[in-house]
Amino acid sequence: MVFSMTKPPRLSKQDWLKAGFRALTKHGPSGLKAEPLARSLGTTKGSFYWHFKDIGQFREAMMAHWEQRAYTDVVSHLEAEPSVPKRLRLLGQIAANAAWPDYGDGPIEPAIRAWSRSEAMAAQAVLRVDARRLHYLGGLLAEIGLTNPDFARIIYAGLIGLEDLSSRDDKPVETPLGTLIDIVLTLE
Amino acid sequence: MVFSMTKPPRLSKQDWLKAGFRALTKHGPSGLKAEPLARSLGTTKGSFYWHFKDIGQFREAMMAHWEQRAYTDVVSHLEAEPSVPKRLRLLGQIAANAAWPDYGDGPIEPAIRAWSRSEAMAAQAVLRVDARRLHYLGGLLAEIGLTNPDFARIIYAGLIGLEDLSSRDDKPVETPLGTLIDIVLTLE
DNA sequence: ATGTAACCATACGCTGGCGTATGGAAAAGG
DNA sequence: CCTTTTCCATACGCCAGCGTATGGTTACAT
Repeated sequence: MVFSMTKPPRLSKQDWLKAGFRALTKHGPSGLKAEPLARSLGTTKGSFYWHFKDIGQFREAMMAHWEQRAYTDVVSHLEAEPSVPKRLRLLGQIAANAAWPDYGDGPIEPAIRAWSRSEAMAAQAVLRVDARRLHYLGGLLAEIGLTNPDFARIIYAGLIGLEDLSSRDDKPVETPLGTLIDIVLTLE
Repeated sequence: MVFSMTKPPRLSKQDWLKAGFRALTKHGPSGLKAEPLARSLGTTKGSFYWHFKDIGQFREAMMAHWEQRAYTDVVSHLEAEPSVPKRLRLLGQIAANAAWPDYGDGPIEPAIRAWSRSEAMAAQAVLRVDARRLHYLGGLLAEIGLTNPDFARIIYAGLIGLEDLSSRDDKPVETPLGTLIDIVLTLE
């Protein structure tokens, strides 16, 4: 007697990617395997290998998907706000709640960064994203007269570390991140 | 014709742990396997399974080794310095150069933290170490009148993030970390 | 309704790592 | 020296995941 759990008869590429991110946050990179993923979706690897050539291509698709959203998705949300200080704080808010809706239970960035330590291709993607974000942040700070190049790095590093800590002890990212941004802003 | 690479005839538990940390930083958690480690040491897994019951115990030994040094080793270096601000800056120095001598090429903390995302036992160890470090740091800041509990978290998160970034783009940890500490210290 | 393309299940051989068992070499001690 | 302990090599059976092949379903268009 089979359980009648809503079983979508057919799966899309997106469904597989979503399952990939969920597995990544839950089990780490070692969760990115065809058969376990198939089981988590209630199907078999026959489906997987129809949508993707092999595991490598699947992982590349995941990273490509993340890399695209990681920068554009966030920055586009800020275009509306003209005031730079307010924009910085808004950036903090967005980054703090960066858990992609229903792409997993927890935040994915720490999982991605962890993954990138065991796979060169993921490392390169993270490197590119970091560079773009740092460049953007640096420009933002320069607009309000903060030219010390360390500042962008400090804020971004703070975000990374706070996300890491939060994902472990469940304390919020937003509060200390807001404090940090305020501290830097009061440097004039 | 075999290469005459200095081949220590017999290996100690420590040798295996060192190889473990090297593999962890180089390949990630997936490098922590008996046979590949044996190959990297020019021996066979017969040796591995003599020193360790199984892979799980080996990994636990690695984490135990790290957990012990991670806190005690660092804090004991500070006992000499009585001035709290100086001690903070010294802490920054030590943490920045936290690459353990010859336990691997790069810094191990990011690798450990990444590892801890795929293994519950490692996650708990990191959680304990973070708690102790944060507590220590909080006490240090309290001594100079900085009671905002966010500050310790900000500094520690900054360190974590800076180590992560550094391990990717090879820029130093120390400079921005020093700046961050100075900024917090000037808050009175 | 029927044909075509999209999608999935199953079975197969293969590889890599696991842990055990057993015998042998190499130090250490007497 | 000879024994005992320590350490390592090899061979074995096992299992999980890989990628392929092949046939079966389901959707969709005509």
